[in-house]
Amino acid sequence: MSEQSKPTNFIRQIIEADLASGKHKKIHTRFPPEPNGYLHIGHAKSIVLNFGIAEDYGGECNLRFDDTNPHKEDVEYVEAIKEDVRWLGYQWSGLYYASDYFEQLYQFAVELIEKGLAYVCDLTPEQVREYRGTLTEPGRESPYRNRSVEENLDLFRRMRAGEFPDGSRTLRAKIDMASPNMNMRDPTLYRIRRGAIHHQTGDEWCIYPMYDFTHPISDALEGITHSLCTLEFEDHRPLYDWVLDHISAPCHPRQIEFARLNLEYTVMSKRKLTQLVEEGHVEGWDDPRMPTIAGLRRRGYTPAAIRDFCNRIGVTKVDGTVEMGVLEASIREDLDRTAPRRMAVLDPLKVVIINYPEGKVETLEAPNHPKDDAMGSRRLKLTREIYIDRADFRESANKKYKRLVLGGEVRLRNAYTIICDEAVKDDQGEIVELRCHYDPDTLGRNPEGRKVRGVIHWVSASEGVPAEVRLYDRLFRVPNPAAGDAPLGELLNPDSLQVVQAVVEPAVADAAPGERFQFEREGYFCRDAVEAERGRLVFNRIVTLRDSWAKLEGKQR
RNA sequence: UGGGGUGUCGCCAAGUGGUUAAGGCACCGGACUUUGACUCCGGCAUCGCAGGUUCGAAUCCUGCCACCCCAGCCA
Repeated sequence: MSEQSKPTNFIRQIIEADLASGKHKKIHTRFPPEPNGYLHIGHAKSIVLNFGIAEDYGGECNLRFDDTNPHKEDVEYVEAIKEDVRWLGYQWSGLYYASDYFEQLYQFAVELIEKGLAYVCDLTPEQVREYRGTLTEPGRESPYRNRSVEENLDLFRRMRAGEFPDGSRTLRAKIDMASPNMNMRDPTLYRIRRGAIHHQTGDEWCIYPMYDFTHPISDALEGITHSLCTLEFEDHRPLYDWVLDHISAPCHPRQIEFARLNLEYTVMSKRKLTQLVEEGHVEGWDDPRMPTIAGLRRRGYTPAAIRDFCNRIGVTKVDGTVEMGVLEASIREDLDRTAPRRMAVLDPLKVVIINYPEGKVETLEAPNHPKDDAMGSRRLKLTREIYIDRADFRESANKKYKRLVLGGEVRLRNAYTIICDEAVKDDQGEIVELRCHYDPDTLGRNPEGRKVRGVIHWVSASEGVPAEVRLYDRLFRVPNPAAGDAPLGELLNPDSLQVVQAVVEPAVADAAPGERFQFEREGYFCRDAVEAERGRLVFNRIVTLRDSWAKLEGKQR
């Protein structure tokens, strides 16, 4: 897998330069999610970047929960996030919470007040907005901006003590109300949240620090050297630096921004993903169609494929959208090498092999992998009645069609060749059964004097096992569902899930939960772990095989 | 109309004044094939636009254009 070739990107170049110049002897990064939802493939990009850098440069990477807004967060999410990071194959150096630093943060705020660089403001949220000005007009200074240090200290202490109601006051940085950068117009540092129960600190605090104040300090306290975040924080960087420049910080990490991941035919924003779940368009956060780590895991994606994908797409500041094909290529490449082959008939059509003895069960040996003998083999059972896929038979077709036609011959994969003698139809003219005869001399060798081009898969009617198979496709009909303002529900792909009753070869009947196979000529599948727990044999299609026949056929129309 | 960013093949992305402008995905040919899979071979760009500097520019300068982000007591 192309994972072995180390990625190169502008951030790694900066790091290499910092190492070479001696600015840093050891690199320290961090992955800082807010525990307010489940991780998705976009987070994976950040995880692979941060942990990957630590790995490749002999550094460390922390997992830090950015938990400064108790209203939105929950332990349920911190547990899920930890599981996802571990599943992706990473181990954090330190596990921290921004809330671990609440007391220190408070003391740094006091330091700013003492330096005359922060003040308690009594403006209401509405007034703050009015005073802030607009993108093109400067703001006005708060009338509370010039309170004395003593008064500010007293008020801030009383804010902490719970003396004031929510929304009545904030602590603000005293920077520049005329700055062209809105983030520098006296940004809020602390707000009051009296009723909140924080998932880590309970009711210990009733004032909570804002991201812009917390993040640089948390980074500095952990000795982070490079603080990597997404593009929308670009104009927060002056504030990040301002905070560290004006307190007695142990060090000054460098914030570097990169583009977040956009993937075609799906959405990435927490709001929209939540909407999909809440409106019932998917079964939950781990629905196999979701771009969440939990969804991809249940779908059957491997951690290695996701890591490989993240390395393939690179890291830049360009706001682009990656095609699904890249993700699919990553999982196909991984599974082609590692997934044992099996046969499963998804749309069964009965075939009676008329010259095959009734009651006979022949055991055939079939390799688990066409190119890797070390993967061993399994046994197949051939009987007089078998199933093939309905799509593998046509009464007549042009020579491009390599499968079974009336009077034509194909090979049953891993078995004999058969020739179709008759298609039996019901009253509606629907084909219900095929009557064929086989050539006993074609096991493991080609017939004399004729060339059999087609190979189709099959399963014994009596020895095969019924299973439910869930065929997943892209969740949306449009490449960029987030664009425009059409309701998400109207953009969904109505065929994103198709459930079929299939027949699978006996060797997959006892598949382990989550075990992956290639169902030959169909795609890669994994046994659904959730359904397995209920004792049901259900397979999820992870991804189809590349299909040049479908392409050819499409072109002919 | 303020500020911050970004523009290299359909998508992602190397490139850091002198290279035939990497590579991956996709696509198009062809070989091989008991998976129309895999694999293999071959094809596939003058760098947003316009000027300028230079012996030489995707790389430097100037001016345009397009797109993204910012007016939460969210992160």
